[in-house]
This record gives sequence, structure tokens and C-alpha cells, in this order.
Amino acid sequence: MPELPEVETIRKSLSGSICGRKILNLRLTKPKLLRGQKVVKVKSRVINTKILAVDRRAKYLILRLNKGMLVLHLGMTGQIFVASENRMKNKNIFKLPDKHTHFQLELSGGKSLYFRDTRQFGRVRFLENHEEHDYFKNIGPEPLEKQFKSDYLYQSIKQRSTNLKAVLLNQKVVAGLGNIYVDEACHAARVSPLLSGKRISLSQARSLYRAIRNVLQKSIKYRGTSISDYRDPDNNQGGFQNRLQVYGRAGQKCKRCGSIIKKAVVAQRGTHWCAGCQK
DNA sequence: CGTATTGTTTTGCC
DNA sequence: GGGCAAAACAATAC
Repeated sequence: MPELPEVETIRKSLSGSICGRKILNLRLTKPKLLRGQKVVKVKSRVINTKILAVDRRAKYLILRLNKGMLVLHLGMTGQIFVASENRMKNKNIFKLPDKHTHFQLELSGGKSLYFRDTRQFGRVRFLENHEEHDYFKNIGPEPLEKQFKSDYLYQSIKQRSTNLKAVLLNQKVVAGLGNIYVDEACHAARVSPLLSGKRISLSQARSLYRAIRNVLQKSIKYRGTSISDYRDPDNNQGGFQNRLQVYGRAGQKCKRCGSIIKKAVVAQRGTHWCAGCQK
């Protein structure tokens, strides 16, 4: 369940730990991770390149190489760790690589980047520089950048007949939101996730716009939400799970109005909201 | 052992 | 063919 704040936390960490290192070797035990790209090709493109920068687009991590880039998506249970093997053995955590580690970059300086993913919904892809634009063409604006405007959000919601939950999960509308932050943003904006898109008001859309940015920024500040699998590259948990207002709080009292938080499946996702203060 | 978990792609209906 | 709903993928916790 790594969403924008978790991926951004990982990006910052990697930016400090792997930039400037050379990729000495690439190990891939689950070729399926490449979704059809050939292992031989990716290896030949990646080995002996240098990592220049680590960027993020939506929930994708981008390792920029001196030629081309590696794009990583963590799916639902994906984890990235950076460690030297000796240090991993000394720490009282699982040994890396283990049976769920499907991808490893051996880096100069004795460290490795490990991609671990129990559910295997994650993916890795090598892109040439000119392929980047096409790869992300169906992804909407970054919610924390200034190109993302409240009028755009209002129009995008209003033109759709699906419920708000489905609209906000749609990466084409806005990038990076997932199940947790859609529920949290709707609660912060006092809008029901069940509301039909075309019935949203301008003021509701404006509240939602502020709520989305606010919730994401706060979660980044607390280094993301660790419900079950999420860890940063140093195996630290995030801190935002202690500050969630609705997600995972079904049956408990709303911290704002005291009503009982509801939970139901909406747009095929477990959805949490307060019927007392979300209209 | 059945159920719940969820991001993205694919499939299929209207 | 757009828009939307639902299936498919996959492993683990309970």
C-alpha cells in the first residue's frame, strides 16, 4: 500500500544513500517483475551505469542513470532496502536477500538495493530517456505541484458519474492517491466518498483540494503510514498511522463529531467514513 | 479453510 | 469507442 507519501519518503532516503554510486551487478530472481522486458536487455543497459538522481512520479520511483532510467513500482507489498550484507546480518531483522527478494542492485561502496515484494504486484522497467513521456502519459498531475489547481479538480470530478472514491483513486485524475489517503482526504474535507462525482459543489471541491494537499504533506512529514508492510529503506516504520482519522477506525468514534465511523466496500475498496460529518 | 487485504492492467458490457 | 464496473493477479494474516 505504498502511496505518494511512502514513495516520497523512500525517494528522499535513496537520494541520500545511492546517488553517485555505480551499478556493478543486477540480480533478478523473478523475471516476471519486468512484465515482459528481457532480463538480458535490462542487464546490458543497467550494469556499469551510474545513478545520478532518484525521482518520483505518482507512486513510481525513478532511478536516473547516466543513460536511461530504472522505473520501480512497489505494488501493494513492495519494499526497498539499502544495506551492506554484513550490516544486514548484524541487525536483528530478516536476512537479505530472502525468498521474497526478487531484485537486487549491487552498488559500488559495498551496498546493495533490494526489492522485496511478497505479493508480487510490483514491477521494474528500464526506460530509455525518450520513452519516459509515453510511459507516464496516462497519469494526472502531481497533487503537491502548482500545476495542480482546484478548478481542474472540480471539473474532473464533476464530469464523472462515478462516486468520489473511484474518481480520486483514478491516477488519471490526480497522481499518487491510494486507498488510505482518499479516505483521509474525504474526511478532512467533510465530503462523503459515496457522493456521485457530478453532484459535487465548487466549495466541496475546493475543500477536497486543500485536504488532499494537506493530508499528503502531513504524511510525508511523518514519513508515511506503516499499517502492515511499509518500511523505509533503513527498515524504519512511518509515523502517520497514529494520526489517521478514519482509515482502519471502523466502529470507533469520529474524532471530530463523535459519530461511529462506518466501513463498506466502495469502488471495490474497503472505505471508511463518518456519516455524521461527511456529506 | 474461508475471508479480507489493494494498485494496476485487462476484460467486457452498455 | 468512451465510460464505467468488475475480474485478475498474488501471498499472507486471521
